[in-house]
Amino acid sequence: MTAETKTTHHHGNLKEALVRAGIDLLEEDGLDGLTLRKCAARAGVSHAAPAHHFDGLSGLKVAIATEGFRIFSNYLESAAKGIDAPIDRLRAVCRGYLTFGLTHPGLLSVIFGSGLAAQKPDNREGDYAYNILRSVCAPFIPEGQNPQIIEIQVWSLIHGFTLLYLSGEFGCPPPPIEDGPFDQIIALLDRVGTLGA
Amino acid sequence: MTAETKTTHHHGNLKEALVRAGIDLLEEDGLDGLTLRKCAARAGVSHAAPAHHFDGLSGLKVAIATEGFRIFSNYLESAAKGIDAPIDRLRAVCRGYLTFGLTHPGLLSVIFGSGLAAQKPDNREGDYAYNILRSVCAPFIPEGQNPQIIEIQVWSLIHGFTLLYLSGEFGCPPPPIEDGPFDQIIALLDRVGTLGA
DNA sequence: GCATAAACTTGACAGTGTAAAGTCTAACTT
DNA sequence: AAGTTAGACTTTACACTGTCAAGTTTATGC
Repeated sequence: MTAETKTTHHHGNLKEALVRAGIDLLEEDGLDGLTLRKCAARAGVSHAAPAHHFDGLSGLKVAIATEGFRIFSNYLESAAKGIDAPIDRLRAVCRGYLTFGLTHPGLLSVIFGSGLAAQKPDNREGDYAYNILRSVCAPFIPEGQNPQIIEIQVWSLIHGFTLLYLSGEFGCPPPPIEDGPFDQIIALLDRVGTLGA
Repeated sequence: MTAETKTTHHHGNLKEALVRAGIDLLEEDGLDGLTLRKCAARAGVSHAAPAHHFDGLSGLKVAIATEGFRIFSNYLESAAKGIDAPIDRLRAVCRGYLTFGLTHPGLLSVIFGSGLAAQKPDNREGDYAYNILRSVCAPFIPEGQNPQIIEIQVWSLIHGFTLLYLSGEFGCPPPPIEDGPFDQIIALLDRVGTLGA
């Protein structure tokens, strides 16, 4: 019916519908609200239908994480768009990381919390997101040193900050991003930029 | 029977036994293995007994997190013991943070992943652990600035690194701590020490 | 047109959290 | 000392979960 690819038999493309339903449930009710049976019901199929497309619940989570990485990459890319100065690009991408986490906390936990790195070694969508981070880190790599050094530092910093902020450990609610403690890691981010000096 | 406090009626002190069983289950089978009914069975009581001591599963997790923070604090304290130079203390505590995460991944996820900060605002055990981090950060606070700045930076850095390392995102298995990428965040940790200069 | 394979349904089972009611034990009251 | 009361625990039950084993329908291939 639609202009989309409708090749399979009954439903159309149930696989995509289930992933979409799963993401919606994740955003509505959090990680506990993500259920195989609820995804099936929302897609209009019986409760056992997902088994023909995913390897159980963990398989669905891997598929959701794959799609989640695309959304994640969008946040990182659009945050850096139109910004030229390397240090400003680094700041912007990190801010995009945080914004994604605050906007899609359920997706974030599925992306990094489902052992996806172990279950899906060839994770192109994840690599794509990582390469965005890598590209904004590249200008700050000290000459002749391992590029991973900077990437791991920046990634750890913004990842930890996002998760701690999200879990309320910093004692302030998520809403105020602008004046929040995010500005306080900018200083360290700037230091990352001087590591090669 | 034992020298422990046995004041309550039937079991002795079921509350502690349930928390202990929960921690054991967590270490054996991970977060998915932590179940009210399994905790009850391991403590030798019926499956509905925990309801009289905790507010459901989330209540048990809060209790486990409270005990987990004590264990966590032990790692941080014993890591800093006998080390005098401020920068070495900072390094050692961060290494203790990582070691705890690698040794007790289930506890780590319960501590920071059960919304404990929201459910238990007066978290003394958590504050105690935070104060250890705070004390090793203190020597590096720039004059006249908000102490939180350094703490948030260091905490974000080591927290993010631990979680990413644990989930295999860095592409190397957890076992080798010594020569792993941990040494690569030491450089940034050292930069934290020069922020005031 | 028919065999075959895939998509999906139906039914069942073990395991989960949780609530309501009942039983027992210890402590408290008079 | 006997009876009352409150708490600890059990039993029973229910809704919900993931998962398996069969069926049933539908589209594809020959």
